[in-house]
Amino acid sequence: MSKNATANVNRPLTLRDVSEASGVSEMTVSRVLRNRGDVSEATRTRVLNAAKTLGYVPNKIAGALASSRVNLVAVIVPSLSNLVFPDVLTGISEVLEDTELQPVFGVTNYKPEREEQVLYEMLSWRPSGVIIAGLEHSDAARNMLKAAGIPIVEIMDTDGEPIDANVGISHRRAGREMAKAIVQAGYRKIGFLGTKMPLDHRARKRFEGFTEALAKEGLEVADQEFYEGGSALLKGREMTESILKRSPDLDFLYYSNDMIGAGGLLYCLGNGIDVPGKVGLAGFNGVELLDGLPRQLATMDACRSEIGREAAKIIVEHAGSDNGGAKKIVLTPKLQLGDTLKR
Amino acid sequence: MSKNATANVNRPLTLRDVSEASGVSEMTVSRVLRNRGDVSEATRTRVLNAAKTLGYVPNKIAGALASSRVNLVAVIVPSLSNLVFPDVLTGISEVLEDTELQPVFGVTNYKPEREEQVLYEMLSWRPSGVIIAGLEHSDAARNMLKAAGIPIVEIMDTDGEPIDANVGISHRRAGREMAKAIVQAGYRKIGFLGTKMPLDHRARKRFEGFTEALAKEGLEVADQEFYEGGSALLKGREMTESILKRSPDLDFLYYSNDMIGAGGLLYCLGNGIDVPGKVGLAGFNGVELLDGLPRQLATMDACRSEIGREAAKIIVEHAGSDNGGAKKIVLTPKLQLGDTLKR
DNA sequence: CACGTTAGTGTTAGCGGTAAAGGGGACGCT
DNA sequence: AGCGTCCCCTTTACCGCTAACACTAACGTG
Repeated sequence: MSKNATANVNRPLTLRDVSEASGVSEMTVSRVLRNRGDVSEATRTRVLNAAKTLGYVPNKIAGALASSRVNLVAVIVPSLSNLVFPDVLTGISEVLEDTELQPVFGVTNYKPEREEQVLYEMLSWRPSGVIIAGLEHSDAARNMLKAAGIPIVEIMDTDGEPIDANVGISHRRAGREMAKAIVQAGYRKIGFLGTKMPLDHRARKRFEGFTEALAKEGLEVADQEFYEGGSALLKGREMTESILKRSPDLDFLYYSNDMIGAGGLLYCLGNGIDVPGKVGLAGFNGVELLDGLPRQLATMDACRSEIGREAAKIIVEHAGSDNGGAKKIVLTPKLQLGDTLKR
Repeated sequence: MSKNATANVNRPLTLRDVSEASGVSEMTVSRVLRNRGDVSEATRTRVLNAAKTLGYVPNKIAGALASSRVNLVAVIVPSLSNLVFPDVLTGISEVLEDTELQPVFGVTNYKPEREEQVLYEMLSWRPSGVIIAGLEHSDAARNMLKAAGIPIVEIMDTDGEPIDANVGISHRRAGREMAKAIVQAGYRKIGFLGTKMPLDHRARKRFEGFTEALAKEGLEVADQEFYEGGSALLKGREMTESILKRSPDLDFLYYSNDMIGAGGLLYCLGNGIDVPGKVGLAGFNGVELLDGLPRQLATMDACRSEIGREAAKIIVEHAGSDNGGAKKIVLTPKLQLGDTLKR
């Protein structure tokens, strides 16, 4: 077994190896690699060359332990298949890309116990901040977040008491506004189609806001239909068919997301149902996908990437501090009437 | 300022705090929290109680440094908006959920230099394994991966030389098979619609396989159209319109992904074009979304979640080892003729 | 010329855990 | 009694890096 510096493949490289290869102390190598403190140009290039030829990759674990600085931001969302969250994550990445912070994503599948677990796991890496979807968390999760001593930003939803900072929209209000627009357009027999998931608090709040605003007009939801799992587009079709068969006198269908709304739209168009004359339709989210449909579905933009960007900005501003300054940013979703709501 | 154990909010908790609170050594606390070694039931509960009341969260940074064991798996994909990757990530999560390993996701936006950067960042946390999309990487990236001394699984694509393990499908073959099916169905004037992105190597390989198989039949692609950015569904519509206006004699359109294919399908149906009689259509990926369309688009399943699952399994099997055993798993995409390809 | 000052580098002492080895008491066996 | 064996627990020595300080040479300054 040769003792040649490059030959010993098994032992991972450390600062010491670079230090020996370049003839300076480990400390100097550390300084060069972090661009911190004064190092002469000559030493700097020598060290960098040595590091490069050896293929040295710094060990952030040791670095983080020594400096108690971790450049990670924990980002916790319920799902990736929802179309909504990838946009949020993209917004976050965009902002963090220009900083030394790095997002780390975790997925909870809408399960509180899974959220707790993922959160625990992430906090045990002592990140510089947490961005987490929703305001509803288990007691244990809330306590962990409070005790973490880092900026916490709860996103998506602003209807509730945040732990620290908060960026999102009011889903109650979104539901109310959609209801108002629908009633104002003259629709009266209104059906609701949504997800069965009792843990999707935002969908629930939209529904609550929706029924509340209808109630003010002396109306109530005439029929409803829920689904779970599977292709949302297909479910949208199926639910639309079954609700219209059951309640043929409905004149409006409000979908809890654009995907099932799109399915409903395709169903109606395919079956010669006059939209928005006989039946009006609306969804929620403003997903890009809708642009390609034969007719533009009425919807409400959920400000997804803006939420991501604003949340990330808060983390960046407060990194190193023990909280996010309790900043609250309430964005206003824009109603897009599209072609499926009479004007 | 009280010296009360729970009062000092600022100093983060350590094993020492738990040890003092429960009257045993730090080592014993560590053993209890990791479920390792013999600890009496009495001590165990005492320690767990202390930890719980204090709200202690272990510091994995210190733990990882001391044990040189890190339960993270780096997962690097080009994009999250592609619909394909969330499925892969879900497959990975599914398998890792039952283990002590934890996935960490990174996104490269199809940029090699970004990939290099993300990889460097991730490797500096000394993960137990890497799952990375594609076989094409910069030299620096390849070297880092080779030198990392951990299992590496390159996923999605099997047309090339993997660094270590490899799970995916042959996109060349997928392209060829689709071409054969199209020609066999009697189509002769074939158009191709795809992404402009020169760095999407898998789309490129499908195209190459496709033209190659056509060539064997004495055919070539009669016209083509490329896009970039924006809503894929809408782009599919637009491209379809423009290619059919330019080359009205085309009798088949092959789309490089289902989303633009779906746009094309909607365009044809909306404009009374007989599908698959006058024009046949096919996409690629087998996305769930297609189930809800008025007609089932011909496509080829890319085995997305299975790829994720198999890759994760390899990591699990080889965690702790210095490589992934160079295992190669080539999955076979299933052709689904749907309703848009004559039989 | 003695004394700052500064730039560049080295030394020391941890960061918060864990591996490995080291007790010590209770128990059983001869 | 003397001894080995468990079982439980503690002690010690790091893991690879960085903060903080110490040092040195070279230079300016009054």
